[in-house]
Amino acid sequence: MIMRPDLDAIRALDAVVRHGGFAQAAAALHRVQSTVSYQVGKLEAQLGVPLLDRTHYRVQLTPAGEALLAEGRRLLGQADHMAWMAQQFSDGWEPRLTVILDGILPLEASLRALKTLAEEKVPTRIQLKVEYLGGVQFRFEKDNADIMLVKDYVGRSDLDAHPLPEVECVLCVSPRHPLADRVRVTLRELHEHVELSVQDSSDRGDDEHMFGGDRVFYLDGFIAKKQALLMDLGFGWMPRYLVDRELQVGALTELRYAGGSRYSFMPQLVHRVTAPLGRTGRRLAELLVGGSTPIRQQ
Amino acid sequence: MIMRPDLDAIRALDAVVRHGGFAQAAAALHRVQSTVSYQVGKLEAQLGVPLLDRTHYRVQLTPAGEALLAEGRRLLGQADHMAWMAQQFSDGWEPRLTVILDGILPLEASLRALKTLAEEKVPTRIQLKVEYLGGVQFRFEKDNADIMLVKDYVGRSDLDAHPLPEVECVLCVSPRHPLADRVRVTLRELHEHVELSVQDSSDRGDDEHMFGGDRVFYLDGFIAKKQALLMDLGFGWMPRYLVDRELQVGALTELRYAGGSRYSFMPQLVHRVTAPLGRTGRRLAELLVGGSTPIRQQ
DNA sequence: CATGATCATCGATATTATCGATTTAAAATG
DNA sequence: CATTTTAAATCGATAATATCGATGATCATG
Repeated sequence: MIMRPDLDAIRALDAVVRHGGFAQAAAALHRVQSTVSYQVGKLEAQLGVPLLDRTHYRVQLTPAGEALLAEGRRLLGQADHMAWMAQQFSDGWEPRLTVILDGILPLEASLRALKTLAEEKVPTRIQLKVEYLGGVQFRFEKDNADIMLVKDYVGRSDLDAHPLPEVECVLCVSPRHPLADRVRVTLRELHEHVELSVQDSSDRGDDEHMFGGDRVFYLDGFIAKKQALLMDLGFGWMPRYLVDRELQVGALTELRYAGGSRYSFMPQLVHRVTAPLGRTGRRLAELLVGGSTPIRQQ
Repeated sequence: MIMRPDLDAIRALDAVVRHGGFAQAAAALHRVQSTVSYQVGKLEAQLGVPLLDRTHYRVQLTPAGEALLAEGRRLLGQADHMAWMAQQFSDGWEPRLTVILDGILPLEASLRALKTLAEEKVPTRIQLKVEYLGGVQFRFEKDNADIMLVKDYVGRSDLDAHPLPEVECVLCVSPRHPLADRVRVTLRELHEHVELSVQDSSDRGDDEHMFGGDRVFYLDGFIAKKQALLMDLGFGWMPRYLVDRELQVGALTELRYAGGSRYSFMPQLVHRVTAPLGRTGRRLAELLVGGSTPIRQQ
């Protein structure tokens, strides 16, 4: 008996109520009056409820009609939104964008860019995944992701890279640690202590900056690693932006390693040349890289 | 170019994806395969975007198709909800219900009943308005409300009333007030002090329980009146359920008035005989009155 | 390579939407 | 109160479109 309503019929009812009459509605819809009458009648048949009160000269909504028209307008809005999405997609805005982020990079910068995209109402469903070391590229391949933000870029001809703001790393240790007071620490000395490291999320290979001692604790992220450092479990590299405050207030100190206790790297935004970025991807790259280097269009 | 999508076409796409093929979808929709093909093609034309990838043997959703189908399924759900609402309305559930509540009655009981209705997923949009004294009946008439919960029921042939749980009123005063220590307070004595009263929200006439002194402060509700009593602005009647705690801990005391410091009334649930209640109204009455007296059906 | 399955296309037909004219009924008018 | 005006339903004819059944192209499978 009751069946799904027809969008055109809802549109007719909406026009009748909005323009105050069948004739006016017909004019607005570029139809004749009898067509609108037919459409509204059809809607009433579909819903099995009288929507308009015809006992008076000019029709008016029944209570049920009022409630159902409100629902119907929501429906029309949703349908329009669907059409808008389709329009966006054919305008080059991609439906999905998967971004793999190396956990050593500042999350805040990425989140700020994503927030900007949300404010710009891009229709893209964006997925952000955080991985570590080799796990980044591994996940990039496995998920066939669109963009990866990596620490070390393994050059390949089918990938295109753009430099991101430099990140500096500091070899840190708790001030209570025996190594904290030593100057010109040798590699041999380091090997006598526990090294803290973030584990490769793909479980394949280690960081080139590791020291190769016997005792290494692997943590599952830099937040955990920082906690371990603060608890004086050992020494280890940290990105400077994560430990700036701790170094200032003396909760952590820089380990004076003879081989250097600082190094910097240029993170890269990498995407495939073969599957060029859509507008959302390019916009994201623009926000992260800064307008300097243009991102290849399709 | 891009136009509003057709619900039937969305349904076709949904069936194709859900059943994994045009032939299976056709069977599920009781159509032939070519019809489903036509419908999906129509949807793609309406949205201006390829939804299915036909390069492989079995079709699969394009990324845009995936996003748009998700949106489309939401649309179908919304349309079904609209049909469900219509079904409810023709089953006798009214689209709207307006209830006027006398502010002297315990709000909590009404809210609990409304919560139960919400849990029972009635499709009715319920409006609850609180008024005082004559304002209740005034608003009942003016808004053409369905139900009023009143303190004093003015008997009329076109109204039907059902008793609600009794409410007791207590003549209260702050223990710091001069009248607090007096026993067998006379009307003359009362007149020497400020009486606190809730103002009639229709600005027409006073409460029959007022004492008629010269100095009366009118508050805009029993919460305000209670505050005024606690601040020792004067004396006045309060429903007992609102001051039980204060009387117990001694923040307020019962004024020992010679004419009696307590009275009770039976609130009534009143509705029109001419416009009988719908199922939501009857259910609400049932929840408030308790199954004892059956509420007249249409 | 033959066979079966999937899906697009196409002509014929059934269904539905629209139009234009007419009818009915309710204000508005004099 | 009769007449005119306006609003909306009804109806037959026609245009638009959805569906069917048949066919053909493409791909997978043994």
